[in-house]
Amino acid sequence: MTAPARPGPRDRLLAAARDLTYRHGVSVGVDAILKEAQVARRSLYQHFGGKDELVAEVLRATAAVDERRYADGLDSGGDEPRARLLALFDRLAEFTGREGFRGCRYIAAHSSLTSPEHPAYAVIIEHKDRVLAMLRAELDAMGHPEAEAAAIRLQFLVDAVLVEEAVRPGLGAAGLVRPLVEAVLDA
Amino acid sequence: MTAPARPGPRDRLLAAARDLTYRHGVSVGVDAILKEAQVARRSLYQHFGGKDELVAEVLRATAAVDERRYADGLDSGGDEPRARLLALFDRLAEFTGREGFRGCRYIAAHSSLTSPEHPAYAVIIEHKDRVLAMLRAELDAMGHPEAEAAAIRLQFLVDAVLVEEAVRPGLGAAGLVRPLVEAVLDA
DNA sequence: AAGTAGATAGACCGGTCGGTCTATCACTGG
DNA sequence: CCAGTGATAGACCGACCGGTCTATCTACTT
Repeated sequence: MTAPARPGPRDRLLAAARDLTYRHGVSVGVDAILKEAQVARRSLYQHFGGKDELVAEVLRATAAVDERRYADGLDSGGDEPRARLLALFDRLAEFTGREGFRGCRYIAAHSSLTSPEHPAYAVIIEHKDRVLAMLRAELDAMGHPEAEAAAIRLQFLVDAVLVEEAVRPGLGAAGLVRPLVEAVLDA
Repeated sequence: MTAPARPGPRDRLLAAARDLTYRHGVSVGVDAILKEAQVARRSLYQHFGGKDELVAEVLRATAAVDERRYADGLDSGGDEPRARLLALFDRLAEFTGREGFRGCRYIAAHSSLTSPEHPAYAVIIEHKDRVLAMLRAELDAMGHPEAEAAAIRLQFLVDAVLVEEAVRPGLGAAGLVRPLVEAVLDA
């Protein structure tokens, strides 16, 4: 009957920052994060050096989770690349329909960041590049004649779903793009 | 040889806020806006009551301009609805390629606004609704069998172009979505 | 048991936030 | 000529921003 062994300050900071920056944007104050994490002010600067690095680290962590989610989404479609990509958009429909969905963290962060010097900036771009590469790998595997352009188009559609569903919750964006996904795949 | 008759404080505030909120987001400080507009602090609160209303008013003003731009884009395609919609995306390519393009002001504002109570919130939704209606009108005119869904899909594509071109400048997003636009139109 | 490293609370720093206020100035119409 | 109106500059307000600092406490090491 041991206590749940609450995580250390570093992990609590990451978790709190992950939630708060998603709900309120990366402009949330450090005070709010510290309060939510129940962590001493000093611990933040000890572990991350400052708010900017904490934000970047949060995005690094969520990017890993999200990329795993994409990979799982593909795998849920089986072995055939076309089915795998269609399955990815099916999982996207579930994801955007979940309580608390508030859009794409990375796109929101990108438009909030003032300067490209912010350490989170590169994290965002690299995440998008890796997702693009995942899409491209499937298109290569299915022998798509225009794999690079098609991969970019699929990413457009993924991002469009994330953005529009945030602006108009309940729209069913993922279902609406289905025919467009098929159009890309069958080109 | 009269002086250019510089606009009054209200118009200077709107112009400065329009530029600064686009370049730095709606979170720009009022001090920066006042300095740029060369207007007394008091004038802002006299004319707009506060920053939130100023931001909302800026979006109202730019929405009118942008909707006119969409209408002009359609008109540049002539009379036939299909050609008009394709022309709209051609104009979009020019627009996103312009120096100083920084993405979609409304999507960025939407993700920055903390609460739906912000007066700018409704302005954003109404703007998107009006653009959607413009697209839908063309699809109705061309007798598209699924006009409503197709209009939403076209708006997805418009927004995707605006978002992606902001994240990856020089990508040529508008050109890349062309085949998808045609797929929507020919469905 | 003593020493040490890390976490704690919270005061404190200069700077900026949005917003209010006073006082002065320029222009207008009676 | 003078009153009224609206714009001006800028001091000022409390709140909050990100960040530093001191001091205390806890837990693990040896």
